Amino acid sequence: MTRAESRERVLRATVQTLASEGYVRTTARAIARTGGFAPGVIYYHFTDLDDLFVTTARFTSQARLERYRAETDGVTGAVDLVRRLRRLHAEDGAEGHIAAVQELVAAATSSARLAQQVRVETALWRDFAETVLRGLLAGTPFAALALTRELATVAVAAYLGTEMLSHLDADSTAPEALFDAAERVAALADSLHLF
Amino acid sequence: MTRAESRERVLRATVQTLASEGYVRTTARAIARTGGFAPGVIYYHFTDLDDLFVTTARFTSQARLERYRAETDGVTGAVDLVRRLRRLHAEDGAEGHIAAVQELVAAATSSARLAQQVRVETALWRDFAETVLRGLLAGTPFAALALTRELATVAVAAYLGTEMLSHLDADSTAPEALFDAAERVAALADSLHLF
Amino acid sequence: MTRAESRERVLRATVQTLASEGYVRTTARAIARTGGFAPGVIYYHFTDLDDLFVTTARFTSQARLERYRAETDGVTGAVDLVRRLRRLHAEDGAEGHIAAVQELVAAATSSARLAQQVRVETALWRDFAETVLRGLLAGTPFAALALTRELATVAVAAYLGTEMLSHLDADSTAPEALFDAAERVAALADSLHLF
Amino acid sequence: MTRAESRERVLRATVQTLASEGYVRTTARAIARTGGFAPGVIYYHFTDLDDLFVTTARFTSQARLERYRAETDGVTGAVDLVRRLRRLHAEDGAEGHIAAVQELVAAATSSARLAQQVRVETALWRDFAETVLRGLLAGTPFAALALTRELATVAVAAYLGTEMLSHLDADSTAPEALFDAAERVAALADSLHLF
DNA sequence: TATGAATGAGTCTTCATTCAT
DNA sequence: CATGAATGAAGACTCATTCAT
Repeated sequence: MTRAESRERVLRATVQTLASEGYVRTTARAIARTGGFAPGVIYYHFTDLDDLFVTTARFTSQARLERYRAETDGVTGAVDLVRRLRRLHAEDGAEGHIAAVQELVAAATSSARLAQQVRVETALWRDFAETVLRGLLAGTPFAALALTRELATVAVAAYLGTEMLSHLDADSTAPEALFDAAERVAALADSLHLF
Repeated sequence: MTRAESRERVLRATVQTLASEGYVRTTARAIARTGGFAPGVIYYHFTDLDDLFVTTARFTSQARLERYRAETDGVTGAVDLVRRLRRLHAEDGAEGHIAAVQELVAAATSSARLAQQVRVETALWRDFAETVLRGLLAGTPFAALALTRELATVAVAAYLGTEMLSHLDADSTAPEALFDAAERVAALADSLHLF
Repeated sequence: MTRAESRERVLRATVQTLASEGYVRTTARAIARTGGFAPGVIYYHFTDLDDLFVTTARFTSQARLERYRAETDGVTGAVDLVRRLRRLHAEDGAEGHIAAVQELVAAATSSARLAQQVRVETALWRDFAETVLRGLLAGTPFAALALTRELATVAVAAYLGTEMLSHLDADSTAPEALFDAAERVAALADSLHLF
Repeated sequence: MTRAESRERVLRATVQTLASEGYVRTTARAIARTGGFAPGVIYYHFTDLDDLFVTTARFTSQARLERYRAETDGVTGAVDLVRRLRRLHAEDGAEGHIAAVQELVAAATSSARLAQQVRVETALWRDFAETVLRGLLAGTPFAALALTRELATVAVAAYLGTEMLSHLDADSTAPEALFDAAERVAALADSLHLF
């Protein structure tokens, strides 16, 4: 197995373990168990767990961000946007992406380097959210309020917060209900030509 | 020192340590150091750390919830609400309440008992948010949309998510900017007699 | 067991392990096995192994230095000195003092803090050796050569080097032979009234 | 690269690493890094690290011994000897020979095979020292004391001990001062026709 | 001959928890 | 009620060594 392949195998196992076990239980051994390799492999490719988490944050965040950008390209309205986000969210859930990211954000409290990386990634997501919102609000009275930046910040926070809370319930139907509600609001907005 | 006093001293030290150190570094020794007592004291009042965290979640959540209920009683409008919340949020920050709660919510991934308690507390906060929102929306066209429950859920998630993200930046001016923006939106809503 | 007693127990076990196993094999577990306590005890009393080794260096070096000072007080001549040193050396051997010190000096290559402490201790021993030599040479033609400092340096080096080499032979008769030879030289010097 | 060349490349890298890093940090990877080859190469030429160290001890010791023999051939007096030794010592320092040897001697505590090899080498050096001393003392009253063997033993011990101690001070001027002092003593001895 | 990915044993260290006082 | 010494389990990490290429 080539170096790059092996590295990515470790990263994937880390994302999976973060999502299923939570940060505290994502030990070197747990990651190795998930990925089916010896714990030593981690240290062959990364200097320490901190390094691994930092790299994982960048890896998973940027891969998803690209996908989100591609999928939200050419959105035609609010309902369309909500539907695309619902699909993306389902993808995230299957692979544990947001769950992993949320764990890393929470974990940033205990590692300065991780905090720095998370800051960088968070800024990128806020910028992405801002771009999407700006496109949606363009030409409506809301554009004049100049709140896109704050709305984007809250949107990212709410996305992560929802993930955090929905993990508490084994049957995480919460996001589904929220998407349903969002779709109803979006339908209303579209029909009123608000956006 | 009476038994109840001593117990509460431990709980206070736990909240403080969670807020300043984060869950991972909130060890028995760290709590004892914060509170100025021997680690053994913890085990005199609580069966184990898990028990302590569960009790802390209930203790701090309910104390704050009472305060939030008292302070939002008799709200007259959107701007009034935002101003009261800003004050409450400042109190939280000073004593580390939301920071501690957010750490416990994040930590719930690794403890079933803690998760159960956090579920209970979260439900209470969502109910509180729902009540406040219902009062605000009563008699407006929004009431018909029947979205208060979902709005309340997102509000709680956003509150925790914002706390989580604002911890990344040493200078956490983020919440301030958000309250400013919220006040502007609230002023608009009030002037339009939307609510 | 009181704190001070327990600390000293660990220090004694460390000296013994260094002497019998050598620095490389003086692991936390090995020390604990020697002393009959759990490895955790070490970390209860010392911040890490480096701290333990630094403290051991000071502890054992200074205890012996006091003993050497006391025993060489009032030396009457070269033969007398050699005989007292032979006794002291026998004591050292029984408790492993020089062996331990020699291991720590050798180990100083891998720890800056230990190196610093060893420098301090070595200087004290060189000063001690210088004092003894000065007393012995006072009033003889050798005093004029002003070489006591260099002689003292070489004496300390030879003492440690001999220990290092004598450890190679299970039956370390070497030091005995050297003391015998030294005594013959001393007798000659005394009889010639050289000193 | 021929087999013998490759082998010697590993040996040279080992000497260099021992001298600059100390025994504890002379790991397979460190040696490979120093020599610019893959760690696996070591195991192609040597059965294990112990084998490598044993071979290194013989390799470096004997190479130097030959050089010492050649350079001290035809010594004319004490001052002459000291000057030649000073030159040889400078050579040692440049290539790290005694430093490496001293590390191996110290490390012999933890390996029976290495101890055996070091015993052999030490005996050769003692014999060499004895020969030199015998030549110097021949025809003087000291010859009658029959102490050359013990003097040789102490000389070797002092040589290694000095190396060990001089490593403690970054600016190792100590050996220089000692050679200066030795030269003064030698000059006196030569002038008195002692030797 | 050489490489470099992988492994597993062993090391240091932390920490929840117990218990004698 | 409280203390603080002690323990043992578990985690991070290092490194000699192997092996497929």
